[in-house]
Amino acid sequence: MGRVRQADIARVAGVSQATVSVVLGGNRAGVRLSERTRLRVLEAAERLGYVPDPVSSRLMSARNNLLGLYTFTPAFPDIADGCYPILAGVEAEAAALGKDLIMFTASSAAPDRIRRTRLADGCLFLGRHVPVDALAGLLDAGFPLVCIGRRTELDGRIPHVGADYVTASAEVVGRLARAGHRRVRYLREPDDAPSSGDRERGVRGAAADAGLSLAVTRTDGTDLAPATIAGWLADGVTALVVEETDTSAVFEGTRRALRAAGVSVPGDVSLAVLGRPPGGTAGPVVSGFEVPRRALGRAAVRLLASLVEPGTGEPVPHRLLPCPPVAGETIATVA
Amino acid sequence: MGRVRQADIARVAGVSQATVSVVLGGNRAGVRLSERTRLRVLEAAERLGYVPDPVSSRLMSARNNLLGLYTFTPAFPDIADGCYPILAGVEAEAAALGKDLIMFTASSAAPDRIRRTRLADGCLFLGRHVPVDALAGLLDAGFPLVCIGRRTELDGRIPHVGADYVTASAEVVGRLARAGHRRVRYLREPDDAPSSGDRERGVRGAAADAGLSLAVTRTDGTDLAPATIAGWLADGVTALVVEETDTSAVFEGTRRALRAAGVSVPGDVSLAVLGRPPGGTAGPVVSGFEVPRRALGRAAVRLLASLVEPGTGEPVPHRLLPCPPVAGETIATVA
DNA sequence: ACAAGAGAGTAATACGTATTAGTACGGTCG
DNA sequence: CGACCGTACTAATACGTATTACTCTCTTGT
Repeated sequence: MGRVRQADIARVAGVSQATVSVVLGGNRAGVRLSERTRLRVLEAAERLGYVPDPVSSRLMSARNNLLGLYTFTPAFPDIADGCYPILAGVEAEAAALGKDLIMFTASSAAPDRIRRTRLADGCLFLGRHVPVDALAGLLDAGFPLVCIGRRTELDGRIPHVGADYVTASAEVVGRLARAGHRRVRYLREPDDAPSSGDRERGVRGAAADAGLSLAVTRTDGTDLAPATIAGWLADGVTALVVEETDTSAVFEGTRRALRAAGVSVPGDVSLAVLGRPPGGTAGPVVSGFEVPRRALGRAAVRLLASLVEPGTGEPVPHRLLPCPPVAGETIATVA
Repeated sequence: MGRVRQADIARVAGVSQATVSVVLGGNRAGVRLSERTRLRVLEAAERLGYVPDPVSSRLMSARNNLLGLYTFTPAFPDIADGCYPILAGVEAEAAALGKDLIMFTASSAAPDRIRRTRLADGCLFLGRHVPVDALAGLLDAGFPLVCIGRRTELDGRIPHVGADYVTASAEVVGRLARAGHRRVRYLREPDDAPSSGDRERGVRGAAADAGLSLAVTRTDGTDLAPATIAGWLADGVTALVVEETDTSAVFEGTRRALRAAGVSVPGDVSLAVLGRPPGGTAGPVVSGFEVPRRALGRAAVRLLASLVEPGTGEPVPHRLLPCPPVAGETIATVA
């Protein structure tokens, strides 16, 4: 009771397997067939419930309509807010294009698991950090891939779809400057992901343009003492700019420290966030910008599809999406 | 610059492709090989950077460590709270077992797309409703599958992992009875999914046991007029029991109607929900029960894996997980 | 000296489909 | 009547790996 193969259809219809393949495969090679035979084959295929084996067609280096999705962190963390909208976008666009998705679960990250991605026609990669050499290998082999999030590694050879953190971060700092702030503290992730570097570039550029005094602190969020914050305020700092990533570590740490120090926002200090904290239930909306996650997912799928099927749109392998500002209520005007 | 094949290694090492396969494949067949040859092959493979082609291995032996996931509604709806924890559980367990996931996007639901699931070793199905005849076809072909959610169709032949809605719903009604309620209105989804039937069974059973007067309303949530609710209260109803599913339609409709009617909860009427509404931000915690979604996902993957690989645990093709009660604050005691 | 057996490896084949080259048949033209 | 052509199809093969059956060469025992 195994699955139905072309050979079974051939036997029923009284033709050869090759004929079945020609009829069912759309006859790309231009083989001449009588209409009668064609119909007989189609009828038999229908009756037996034939389904092509995607694996063997892929073996012949044909297309599979399978797109890979490789996440370097769990795609479904316990906090739903991070990757979720990205995945939603990926799913929606993949469905629209008639592609299925293979999710490669990297949690059990044997490094060689990444090669399994080749089962698909192409693969998306998702994660703040990415194993560059493995990607280089795939790229060299001509395997279509797209990273979600800007990637500067490998001299920009990595196709990606990212958010324009530089512009968005600069805009946030500009808002602070226009509100009269002169002395700003900037808190960022300790590690050097491209997305963090982009934000820093935007922040520094805008601060320089506006003549702000800017000091930078790298923190993982756990090492922020209330006393430190008090020290900054005593020092004349009137606004904090805080990076926000998937983990929310820095932002959560900052919020905790602010509360512990008894500092009120935006009464005692203004707060701007480079991103969009999850939840939104507790307290006032924090000023910052939206990360267009859903759009990122969709754009990444479209780009990957175009790489898989060359000639269909999207010739540019990089794309940066704008981040709409979130006005929020945590930036106060100072004299 | 094509990829390296076993044949290339064979040429370099001066052996046959078969020998390479034996060395690299772990020699399951017990072919005798000298240590020297083995090392030569390994060295050549290392030097050339060999990577096995997952496609052709799958072509041989139908095991490929791929589990399908077929959702009959988008897996990532705009409201994150529904399927999300289930997917989180699925991903976590799949990763733990070293399996990858194929997500079949059913949104473009041509009915024959379901056959594509056979690309995987087995498949999970997720959704309140399920195309029974298609599943029957897969089952008849001996294809391993597991539904997430209890399925009574096909005389119980469909393997599934579900939540024990009967017991949990009965417990909720029991709580109302112990709080002194005698007259209860029960609002449920209009369609006949097994999960709805289970809840109804639990509710009716508990109501009968406790001697409650129970009336049932089927509604999709949009057709609940405030006047209707007022009528029930005038009629002596002191508690509402409301079904809660992925869409939240009935519960949201009820909440809207209650607010519109100016009815306070639990002051004017007690409210119990058969499930766990999303969010949790607004208002008091509603009394009901938790759906163990994450555990459902994990259990489903384990069961599917055991069906794919017979002999490894989980001999029973059905499993019901308990739903922990949520005390909440919306059940008042009445004289 | 010859059969039996072990050791080392390979040829052949299977998996399911797509493609290429070719065969068989009938008809037409010169 | 044979060369030639068009039609309708099939045989063979390729894709990359895993497995089975087989060959060939030594040892060893009697």
